[in-house]
Parts: sequence; C-alpha cells; structure tokens
Amino acid sequence: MRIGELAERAGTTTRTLRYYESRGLLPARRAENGYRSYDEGDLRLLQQIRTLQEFGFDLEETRPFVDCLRAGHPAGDSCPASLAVYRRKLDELDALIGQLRSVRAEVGVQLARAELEASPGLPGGPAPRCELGGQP
Amino acid sequence: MRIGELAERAGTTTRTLRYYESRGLLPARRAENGYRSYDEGDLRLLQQIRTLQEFGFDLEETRPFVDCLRAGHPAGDSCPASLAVYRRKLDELDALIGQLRSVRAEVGVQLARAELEASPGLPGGPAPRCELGGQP
DNA sequence: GTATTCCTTGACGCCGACGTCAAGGCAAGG
DNA sequence: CCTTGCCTTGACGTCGGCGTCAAGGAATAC
Repeated sequence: MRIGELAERAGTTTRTLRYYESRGLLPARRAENGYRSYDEGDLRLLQQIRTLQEFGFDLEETRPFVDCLRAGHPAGDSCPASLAVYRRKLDELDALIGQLRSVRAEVGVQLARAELEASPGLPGGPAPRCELGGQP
Repeated sequence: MRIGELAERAGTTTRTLRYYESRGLLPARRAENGYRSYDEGDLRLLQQIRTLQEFGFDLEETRPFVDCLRAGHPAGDSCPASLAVYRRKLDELDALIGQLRSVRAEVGVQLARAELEASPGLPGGPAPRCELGGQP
C-alpha cells in the first residue's frame, strides 16, 4: 500500500510517516516509480508507535518496541529493552504525578487563603474570627 | 537597582527579565544612561511571577497577579481575576493528574502482562497454568 | 589611558513532533 | 489534451521560555 492509505488506516498523516522515516523509525521500501510502499507488518509497527505515543512516550522510547517487532517477536514488548522502557516510564509517571499532586495541594491552599482574605464578612452572618492566640 | 542585581536577588537571569519586559509583564523605568532601573516593588512582582512559574503557570497566567499587585492590592491573588486563574489551574491539574493516573495504570498492566508472557517457567518451581477454560 | 565589568539592542538557536506551503512528477479518467 | 488526485523532496513555521552570541556604550578602579 502507499503512504496515504497507511496513514489513513493508522489514523495519522503522511507527514507523520515521512517524519518517522526521517528518524529511521519506519523506513519504507520503494515502488518502481519512487513511491513509498508499505505492507501489513508496517501497519502493525505504526500502530505500536501510535499507541505508545498516545501514552506520552517519546518517539525514541518507542524504538525498542519497533525493533522488537521487526526482530520477529510476537509483541513489541516481548523484549527486555521494551520492559525497561515500561519501568522507566512508570517511574517517570509516579514522579510527575507526585509533583503535580503537590502543586495541586499548594494551589488549593493558596486559593482557600485568598478567598478567605477576600471575604472579610459574608452578608447574613457574622464573619468567623480566626486570629491567632485570641481569648477576646 | 539595575537589571543584574534584580536578577540575582530573584534567582533568575537578566535575559529572563528582558523577556518579561518584551512581553509587557515587567516594564522598567530607565536611568539617564539608558540602563533599566528597578525598585523593591518590581522585586515583589518578579517574585510573584517566579513563584507561579515554579507551579507551572504559563507566563500569561501570571499577568492577572502582576496587575493585581501593581493596582496596589496587598497580594497578587487579592483580585477576582487571579482567583479565577487559580480555579482554572486546579481544574487543569485535576484533569491532567487523572489522565496520568490512567496512563500509569495502563502501562502497569502492560508491563505485568509482558513480564508474565516473558517468563514461561521460573527455575525452581512449576509454571502456573493459566489457560482459559481448562479442567485438565 | 586601559582594563574590567556592567549595561544596551538585535538576532539566531533550542526542543519535539509534526503542520503547511512550494514546485513538480506520475497515473488514470474523460 | 486536460484535469484530478495521489505522490515526491525541500524547506520554513509553530509553541514557550528563555540561552547564547555579537557588537558596542557606560561607569568604575587603577
């Protein structure tokens, strides 16, 4: 099949496929007229790449999976190098999620504090007195 | 004070300050010789920007806080526009954290499955038979 | 004077994963 | 023949937040 059909079947664009090829990730055979030519195996490679990309993997991180498939293994993650990428990604995700939760908590605190300071007294009720060390 | 001192006191670089000025975020008065001139108020504005940046706010998102401070309010988040940014950021963080947790779970599942398929039998023990529908 | 250090503006570089436009080739249909 | 639609390579643009270099002016120390 040609590049347009492969792109459509994988839900991506021809530009993306040429980009992958330029990165050495998905090289293509050539027809006599110079057109790129792909087969079902290439579609599987491409689907592997796209799946990992959707998970937020860098292109370079998908390379072990692609190499693994091309080496004849049944799945992209049948090779130790792919498992190593999985594990590294899990660590990255844990670290990132931890940071984001920390930031979320801090922003939440700031919002609560700012809202309190912005409402010195609500209509219909007395404002709570929350000064420190107070026995009035 | 001049740009170098302000940058150092805020823990950033002169390039960054000129960039902020180019974005209209932190304009500077000029001394007679053309040098940028800042005061303690500018340091406070800059600290506000830097704090939010460390939280992952875009530069544009810090603008309401800076405007609020410049309008004479005691804190950058004393204004409704700043609170709105806080709330929007909280929503963004919640969404992002949710996505990342989902991805983390999925990657974890893939890793576990791939590890299982990679170890058809451990040395020292019989491999667990987990085929479907089996009464041997 | 001169050496040093600060300051100025301007402009290009970077990163990742492509988007977009340009100029042209090739195949098929009418 | 002409049009349409696919394909080719090449090259520049995008986004954010600066880094880095270049060429030159200004203030201070010696």
